[in-house]
Amino acid sequence: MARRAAPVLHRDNPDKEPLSGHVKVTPEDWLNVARDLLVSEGVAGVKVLAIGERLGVSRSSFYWYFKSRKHLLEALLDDWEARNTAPILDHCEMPATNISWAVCNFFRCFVDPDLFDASLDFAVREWSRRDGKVRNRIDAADAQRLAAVTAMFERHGFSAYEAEARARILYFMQCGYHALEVREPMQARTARLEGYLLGFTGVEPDPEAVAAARIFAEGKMDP
Amino acid sequence: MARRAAPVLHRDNPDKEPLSGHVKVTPEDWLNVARDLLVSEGVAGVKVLAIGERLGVSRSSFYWYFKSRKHLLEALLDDWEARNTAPILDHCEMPATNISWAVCNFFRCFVDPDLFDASLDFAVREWSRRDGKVRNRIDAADAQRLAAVTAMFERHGFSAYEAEARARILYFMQCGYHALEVREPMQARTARLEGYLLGFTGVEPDPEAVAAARIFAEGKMDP
DNA sequence: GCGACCCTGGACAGTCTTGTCCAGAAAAAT
DNA sequence: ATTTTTCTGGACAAGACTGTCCAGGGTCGC
Repeated sequence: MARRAAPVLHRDNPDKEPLSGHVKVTPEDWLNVARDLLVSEGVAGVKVLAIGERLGVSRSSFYWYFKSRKHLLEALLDDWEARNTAPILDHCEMPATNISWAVCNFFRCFVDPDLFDASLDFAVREWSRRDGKVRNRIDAADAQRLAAVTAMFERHGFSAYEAEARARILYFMQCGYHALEVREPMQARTARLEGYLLGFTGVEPDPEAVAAARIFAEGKMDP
Repeated sequence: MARRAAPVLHRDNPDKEPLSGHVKVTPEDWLNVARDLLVSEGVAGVKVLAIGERLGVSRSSFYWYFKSRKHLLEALLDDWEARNTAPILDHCEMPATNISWAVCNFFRCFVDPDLFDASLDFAVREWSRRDGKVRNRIDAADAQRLAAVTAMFERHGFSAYEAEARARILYFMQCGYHALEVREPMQARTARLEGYLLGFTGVEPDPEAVAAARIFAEGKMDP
């Protein structure tokens, strides 16, 4: 199935009344609602009837577009894979004057929801705990992302061993933090990013980068 | 409901054949199997029929001990609360000659499965994502544990602000790491603990503590 | 031995889910 | 305007799960 650049095209049909008696839904509509449900209720919440109700159509419409619920779940997985890994790889490869800035670039992915959909990522991660195939895809994604972070540290002069150790901590710590869905006050988030820089860049952090980190942490995205 | 010290008393009845035609099960049996299922399959997997099958008895036995499935889930929550918070508090309060050792003590909880059942903790955490009441209890537990870690840093001379920042990173990082269920090689785990010590104790780590950390990380528990 | 209480098995109703089938409406092609 | 293609609604079957009910078997105190 051809993978587009994931245009989020929720039905722009706010009035519940069908346009002309016949409601048209596309496979993307089913997929979008399915994704919402995956995030908010887990894979068990992705039910054909529930999606249909939210779209305002009957279940049989679903079976016109998808062979079965299983096929929908596979499409959902493809969709996730296309969305969430590329931004991390991109940001790890961005030019940075020193390791402090590089860590800031990495961190940026996790602050800006447009770059990385953390809710989606952890909905899939949760799903993977009950499904071996999903688990394999998560593992592959983690390996790919981790390799990018490791390469980032290596480009800034760390040995292969140290780069991997630091990459593991940085990446999994960030993911884990998101996974917990901690309600974190802004001040705490700033302190946390400073902690990353102090603890894991391995050198005295660049003061300018620390200043930028504060700005990132506060959600302002273009310093 | 009186809370015992949670003696794990799985039915020691390996042969499936009932002892004398009449199988005896206790409420603890139902609870133990329910806990197993919560961990391995999530709250959706905690089904009366499934537990009964594993115990080798019919569902109606369940309704003798528990008013409903809902009541079982509440008992499960009480059980988790009694099990998993105390060890962390205890280990944070253990005497330590310096902050490096204190961090090691904390870390020890997460390495020894008898001290802290990480699988259970994150099964409950996952459950909390779909249930506001559970979420409140998780939040309360996190706050309690975090306060203990913060106090630990404060006892070793950190200011209130710094102690809290470091405690947040240390505790949530460790929890988050577990939450991801990363398959981590032993070498990586050792490197990670060293990273904690280097990054978050805030002082040049005690070499003896680092050595002890390696031992902890390798699962040997009594240096 | 005997009665009282503890506990179990199986049947039943009710709800929710997936997946199939088919008549027929709406839109597109001719 | 008519035919063809595309899509939808509702009915149906089958399976999983919860909760209720009740007859009756086991076990323990006396």
